[in-house]
Amino acid sequence: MNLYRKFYERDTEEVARELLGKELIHKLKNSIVGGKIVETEAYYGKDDPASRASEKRTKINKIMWEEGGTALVYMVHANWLFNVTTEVQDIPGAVLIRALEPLYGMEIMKKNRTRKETKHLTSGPGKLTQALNITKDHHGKDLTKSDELFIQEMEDDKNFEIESSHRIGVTEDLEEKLRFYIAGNEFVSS
DNA sequence: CATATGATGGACT
DNA sequence: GTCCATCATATGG
Repeated sequence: MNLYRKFYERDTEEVARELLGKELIHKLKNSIVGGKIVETEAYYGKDDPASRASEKRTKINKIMWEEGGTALVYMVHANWLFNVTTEVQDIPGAVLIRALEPLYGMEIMKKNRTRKETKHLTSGPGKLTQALNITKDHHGKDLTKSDELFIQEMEDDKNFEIESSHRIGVTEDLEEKLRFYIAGNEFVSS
């Protein structure tokens, strides 16, 4: 069951924390790939210099101002990065999915990736899009309605500690720690 | 059209 | 740990 619109239409940090432990699923023609979200980062709007919504709207980032629950996919350093928009209409925000614990379609993910070791399949923002075959084709998709690409609750555990740190790779970060990850999980990126 | 610039990954020491 | 290839965008001429 996809997460509801209201799940995404909240404070971006809260959504980033609560996305941990959910599963991201991509259905392909005859199979399913996906895994458990173990690392996220929150990005706000104009008061967040690291955010793509801190300046003007562009073709790509404009959906950050629209309703929450939409896929935002863009290219950085020759990698597609997958985000979900947050907050209600007119308030910009998005959560970057930085790492997954691979669960479904291991063989397919290995085919998609340059590095085949399980540990490196989905342990980074550009790695997981490669493994799940997420590209700009998915940009703008409504994750609350799609039956092809979506995020859902997991059966099992909420038994994990959340740790936080500063965001990775940004040139100008805020005081607040806006990167969240599951403590001790081996697929959290370094 | 030309160029600069990354929410990075991978190979290597 | 270090180094650098990568390519879709954005932006300016």
